[in-house]
Amino acid sequence: MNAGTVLERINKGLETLRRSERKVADVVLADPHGVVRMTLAELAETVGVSQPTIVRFANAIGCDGFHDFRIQLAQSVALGIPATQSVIEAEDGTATLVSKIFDFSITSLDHVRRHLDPQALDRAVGAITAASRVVFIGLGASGIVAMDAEQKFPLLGVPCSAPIDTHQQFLAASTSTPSTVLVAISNTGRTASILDTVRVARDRGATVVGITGGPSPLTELSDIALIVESLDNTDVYTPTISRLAQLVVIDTIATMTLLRRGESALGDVREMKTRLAQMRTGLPYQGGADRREEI
Amino acid sequence: MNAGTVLERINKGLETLRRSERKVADVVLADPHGVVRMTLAELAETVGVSQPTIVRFANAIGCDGFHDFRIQLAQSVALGIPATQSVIEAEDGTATLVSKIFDFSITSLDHVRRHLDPQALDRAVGAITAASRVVFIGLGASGIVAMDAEQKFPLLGVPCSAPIDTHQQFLAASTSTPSTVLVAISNTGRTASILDTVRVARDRGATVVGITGGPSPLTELSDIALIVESLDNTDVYTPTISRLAQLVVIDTIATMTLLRRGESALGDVREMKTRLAQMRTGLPYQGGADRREEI
DNA sequence: ATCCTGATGTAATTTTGCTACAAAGTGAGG
DNA sequence: CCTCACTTTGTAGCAAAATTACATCAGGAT
Repeated sequence: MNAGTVLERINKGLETLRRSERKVADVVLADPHGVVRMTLAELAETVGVSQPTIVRFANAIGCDGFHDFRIQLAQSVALGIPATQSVIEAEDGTATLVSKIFDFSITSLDHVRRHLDPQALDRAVGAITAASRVVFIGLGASGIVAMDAEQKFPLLGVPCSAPIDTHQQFLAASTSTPSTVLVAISNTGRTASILDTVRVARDRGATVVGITGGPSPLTELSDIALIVESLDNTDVYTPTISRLAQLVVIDTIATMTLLRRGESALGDVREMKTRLAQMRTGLPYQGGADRREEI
Repeated sequence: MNAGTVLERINKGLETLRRSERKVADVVLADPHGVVRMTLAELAETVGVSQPTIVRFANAIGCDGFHDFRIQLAQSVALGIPATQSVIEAEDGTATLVSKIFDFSITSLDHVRRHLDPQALDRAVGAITAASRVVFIGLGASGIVAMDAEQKFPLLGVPCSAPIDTHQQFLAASTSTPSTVLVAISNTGRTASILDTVRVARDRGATVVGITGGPSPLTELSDIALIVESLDNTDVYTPTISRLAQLVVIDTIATMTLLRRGESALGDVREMKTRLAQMRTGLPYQGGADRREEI
């Protein structure tokens, strides 16, 4: 009962509440923003129950008094109202829509942050740091994430590739060795071709890191499974949220790898950043002068 | 003084505060998490000032009393402590690191949400809806965003492309017409080749939508400028945050376009989602039977 | 040096949230 | 169908927390 944000907990525990506490829950869910600004007495009046009932409600959903409840609710609201509560509607104005989509994205990231397993992350970083080659594979939205990783990891001194189509992916898996790490990204964890490719890599002794949205065949096939659990997403209008969280997870792995590599890799990254800034604006490569400064 | 989260405002207004109010600010910035749980009296004692001073401090930074301050602070903290406050350090454990990177990402999204111009967004959607062709261009991290958009918009019935390299981009711009929309994505807004490409498209009468991190040459060249202002990012360890916000902005535009297109496009999207689910798991295409159900 | 302005603290007031207890409702067993 | 036990809800009083009014103190200008 103590996991997740208050709003999630209220939703979850609706059935276990007493009748008048439930009335409180309804009001809170109907207008969380408004409730945040209310005082105990005001909320009691709005709901139509007595003040102690509100306090008992707060305790029931795992808060330590009304004070604590209000603060936790404020935090919940700051992250945006959970997706189940705010559905995108055709009548929404632009500002509302922006609000809803950003809220949804933020809530989703927050959710992943709370449910990510640091130990699995540690092992993934360990494997990648030790690898002679890293292959990222994914299709569709996850393919984008793989490409993003491909941009990132070479900077850390990790040779890597992100083959785009299924054949190229299969090929890369077929040529993998025990020192290869295959990072398979698939939100469903059930995409057939990805699973095939993973099996081949396993057979050849490669270490498989699976990034996926929940327990699935891919989880089973992975040596290291990273569950990046995004929120339910049945709505037609709702954008694909999983890739955002996946990207942040990749960011985290990259940063951890960089930290493990220590100062030597750091110098390279700094130099790269400077060079890139020059290149962007079209200045010619300046050679020695800069090198001395950067290394 | 009323924009941004409380922590941002405190940072910003540090100089304008009175001496003892500043002491309050220091304590709050040093341990925002702790302060959230404190009562007025406790905070007063911790800081070493009187209670009214705390109240005056709260008013000074734009809150309506201590109550309001505490709630706003709680919300600020929920989003993660702003990047300037929490720097990634080599000594950080995995859990801390995950926390910091997610916090940073979430804060950044929140920041963009607050600073995004809905009217510019409206105009961008209008242009894209009316376009006969949409071209997304970007390089590096922004290139990933362009590719993401390329995956998304065809579903909405908008013919589009996202040429990868500078030559292909230049070519696409060169063949653009007045009914073409060119969406140029560049966080700096100063990448030379992107600017060149944009100029060509403009000359040919295309509408240019610029997605960029702040006022820049690209902003000037754009018919519609979308400022996606991500937080400062000077640290070596800090991952590239801009693309996350850019992706969400693309999501928003896509969703708005879908809403404008109405029911007909919706049917297509639904059908696509169903088909895709089948294809993923390797089931054969089932033709008519499904069609009847979906259309 | 003294007066004035603005910053800070003290104390009283008001508001707010909590707790002990009483009343009302509910259901099971006689 | 009544009664007793138990659960749920409300009442009232109390403690603590926040706000406000006012007094004092510090620092700068005349």
